[in-house]
Amino acid sequence: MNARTSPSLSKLVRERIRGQILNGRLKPGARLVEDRLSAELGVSRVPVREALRSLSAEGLVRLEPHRGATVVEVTPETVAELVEVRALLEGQNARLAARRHDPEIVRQLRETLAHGNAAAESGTTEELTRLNAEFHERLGEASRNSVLLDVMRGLRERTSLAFAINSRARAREDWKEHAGILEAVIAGDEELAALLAIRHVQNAASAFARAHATAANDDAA
Amino acid sequence: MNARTSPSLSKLVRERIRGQILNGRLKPGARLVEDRLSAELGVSRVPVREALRSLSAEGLVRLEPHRGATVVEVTPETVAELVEVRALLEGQNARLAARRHDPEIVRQLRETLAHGNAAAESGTTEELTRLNAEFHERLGEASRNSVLLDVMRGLRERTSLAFAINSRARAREDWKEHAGILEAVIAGDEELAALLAIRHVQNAASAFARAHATAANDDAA
DNA sequence: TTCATCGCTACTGTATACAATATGACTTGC
DNA sequence: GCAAGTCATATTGTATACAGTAGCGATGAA
Repeated sequence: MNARTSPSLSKLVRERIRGQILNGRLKPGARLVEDRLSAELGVSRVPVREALRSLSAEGLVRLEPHRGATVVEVTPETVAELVEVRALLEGQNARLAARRHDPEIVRQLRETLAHGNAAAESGTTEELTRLNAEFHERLGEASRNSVLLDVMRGLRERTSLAFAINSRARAREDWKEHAGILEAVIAGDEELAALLAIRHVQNAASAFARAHATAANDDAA
Repeated sequence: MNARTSPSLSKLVRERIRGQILNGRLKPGARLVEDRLSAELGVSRVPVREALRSLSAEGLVRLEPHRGATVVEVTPETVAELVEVRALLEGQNARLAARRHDPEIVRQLRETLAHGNAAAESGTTEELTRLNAEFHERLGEASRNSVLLDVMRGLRERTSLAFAINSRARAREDWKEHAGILEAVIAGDEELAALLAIRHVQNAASAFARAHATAANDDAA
């Protein structure tokens, strides 16, 4: 048991499991048995249960009555739906960000962009994932709409669950597109920012679809 | 087996509390003490805790560490943010609904519309609330995007938390606007449907803002 | 009076224990 | 050999018990 229990075990457990899901250690479809997790993390089942409930509400975990929790499996249909909504929201967010272009947030975005560009060349997958999340998080803050930010974060996590596989391959493209969006935001060009943000989401989805198709073919071969 | 799913106390408790929040019996800012709720509902604290966690994830309840749960207080700023996002999504949803205009769903919408028109004249507040939710729910299904539907439902519940007060006063307007949206959807007029849906959300918000201002003036007087 | 400190109370956070349910193996009759 | 019924086991759902923390009022000194 941890001595420093300030940040509430439930929260710690939730972050731990979320991390394992997002970085792929827990694969889609994997069963999340409460006993196993609680033993593994050295806590009782109660915090684990609450963590799983939370993650279920976020859409990362599927909860079936009396059957337990599994990591969600994102079907191509769901991906399409997620992308449709995400594109819309990211577009509007970029539009609002361009309208406000808060200097402090722009500064932070530039910083993240620099790190991201570096990582795209020689960073680990984990780093890329973290920086990608950071860029989108800060971009989300730029619109000054916390509701929008929260919704986008949720959708982003669920899509990244599907896209994580090819985050490495698309890294350079990703950060080129990030740069373009930021540039439009700084220039205050609302429509361009929106368009680029929408395209960014759609491009990531297309890349995923292609990778998926290739993988399917490989399986068939 | 799925038809006869055991009610699961957590779920029942959650619906119960959600209902009490949405119909105003539990007012914003009210403390939700686990012991009291569990005694009141005749269950132990565990299901109550899980229900509160769920509601917190939905944004109806605020959860502070070691201090417990309270019904969220929706500030005017948050309302503005909610409306901004909701308008965007309802607009896109209406656009997609107009594109598809599924006959079966259109039939159901017509049915709800008829009930709503009747209730606007001589229905109870509770009825109006239920039918309003039903109309928006079915409209949400019309776009055939379950992600969009889920997100909109969440936002709708949170706004209705604020708007419930004047749902009675605006009933006729509401259902006139509903009729307009449905007409555009049936006609397959995507842009009109989107525009009317956006306006619908914004009008409800304006009415709320006016009522709020009046109430504030009354308080001052 | 006013302020700081102490201790009490109410409540949440966590653990353990028990009940209920689904799933898969095993038996049994044909 | 096969299908249907039953039983065992694994796992979730719920209850109770205990630990820890925040908030508040009482107490006492300046």
